[in-house]
Amino acid sequence: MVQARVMTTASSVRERVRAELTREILEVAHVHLGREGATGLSLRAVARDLGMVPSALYRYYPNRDALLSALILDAYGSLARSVEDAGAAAHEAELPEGEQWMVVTAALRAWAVGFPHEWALIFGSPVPGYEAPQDTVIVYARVAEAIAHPVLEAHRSGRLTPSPVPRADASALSDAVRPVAEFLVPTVPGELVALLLTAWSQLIGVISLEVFGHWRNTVLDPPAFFDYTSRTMAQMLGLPLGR
Amino acid sequence: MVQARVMTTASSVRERVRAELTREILEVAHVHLGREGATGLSLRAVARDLGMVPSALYRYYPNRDALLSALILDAYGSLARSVEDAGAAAHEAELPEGEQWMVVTAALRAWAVGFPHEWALIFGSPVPGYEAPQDTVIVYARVAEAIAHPVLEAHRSGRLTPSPVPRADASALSDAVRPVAEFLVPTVPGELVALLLTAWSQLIGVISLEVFGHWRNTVLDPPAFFDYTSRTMAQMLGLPLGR
DNA sequence: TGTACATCAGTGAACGCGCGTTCACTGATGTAC
DNA sequence: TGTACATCAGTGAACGCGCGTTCACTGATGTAC
Repeated sequence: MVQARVMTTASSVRERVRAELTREILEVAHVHLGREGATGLSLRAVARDLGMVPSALYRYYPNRDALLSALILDAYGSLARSVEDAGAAAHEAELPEGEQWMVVTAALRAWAVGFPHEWALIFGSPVPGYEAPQDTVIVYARVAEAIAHPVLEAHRSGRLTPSPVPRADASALSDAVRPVAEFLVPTVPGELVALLLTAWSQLIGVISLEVFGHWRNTVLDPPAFFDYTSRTMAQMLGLPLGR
Repeated sequence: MVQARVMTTASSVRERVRAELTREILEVAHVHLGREGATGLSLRAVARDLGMVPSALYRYYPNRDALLSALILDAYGSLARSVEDAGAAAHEAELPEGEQWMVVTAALRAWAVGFPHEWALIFGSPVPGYEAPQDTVIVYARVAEAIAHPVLEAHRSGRLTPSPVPRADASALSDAVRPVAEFLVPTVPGELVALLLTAWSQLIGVISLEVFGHWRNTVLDPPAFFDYTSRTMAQMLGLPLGR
């Protein structure tokens, strides 16, 4: 029994060191990503920074793409956590759903501004010849969920008063966004789903334009503008705002 | 006089051949861009495709970055032309401004879907270490102008009936978007400028999400969804729609 | 119309670079008895 | 507690690759008289 424990501990010492270095490699890669972008990520450069010989990295990641995938997955996780935390805090503070929306979208933007290269990895131009790992869809959904949550909650409790929306061909539109509707809950009307997706596109657009440098000489105060945009969306969605 | 003409013609034969090859190089580079993306663009590969030796390209472009810049500038020009043409046609057809908006935004999307890598060049993640040529700002403005035109015209002629917009701190907001306001015309109120920029972000967002592959398993009918989004925007802007 | 010269497009070899990945190895750490 | 063996992290040299860019050159095209 004691011996068994010693064994486990011993083996897990090795494992712990291994996990630590695996993590450290990822962190250095993360820094490199921030400096050079995804295509500039080089195993040799990462190894150099760690004081290791390039081939040593192959004990931890089978190849460059695996490292990049780990990086992407990590970025997704970090984003999801960040948005979920903000959402949970706003929820616990019992803010009106419109204000929860403001908090959660601000968290999305803050993460993007804090980690522009990671944002580019997720929402920027796809890296040619590289296929993102399948696991990302789950984390992606977590982000979307956190953003949508205040809206869905307001809808469920009847506090949503959406402004009149253009009369699109409702059934065709519902068909177009069916996968999302099924994922969310069948009880949410197709039009609200479409509205949510519109808001989602809006968020990604306004954040990407800022992060990718398109506001230079255009929008002098990005946070203020983002706030305005987000509030406009809240109103479009019919979310109850404070004051 | 005749001799002078002969001289000019002769020299312009050479010049014409030169211009033609310069153009042909750009076209091949364009194809490569579509296959490999911006970072994968290689002088050697382009030369290979043209049946030339790599160093020969240096007679036409001083280096790789210059070729990429030409490519980018070309993409901007193509986009601007495409959107402007659509706008002019819609204007001549005397459609209500809301429908002009629909036409012009659809042209923006169509171009993006037709040339996804060029779209990525303009609105995707910035290529690290590469500074876009300054000339692009003018062409960028042409695109923005073409999109904004129906809205500004409707505003000028008093046919714009914007839905009530959240009461942001109006002066702070105006300050935030001042450069755009000054560029457009001083007579357009700051709130409308902000609204326009919001619509612009929305357009870029919804198109980028589609072009970069984020609608997979989410939005089954991107054109229909885009149409819906664009119409929602038209309404938000208060543009008069047909029917 | 014919000749001497200048221009310039394209060639071919070479440079130095950094990359991802492999492989046989050394030596430290952990395991079994 | 001590010894023989197994595991495995990290080394160092080497591979082949494609890249951007340079440079002296050849030979065709255009120019001047």
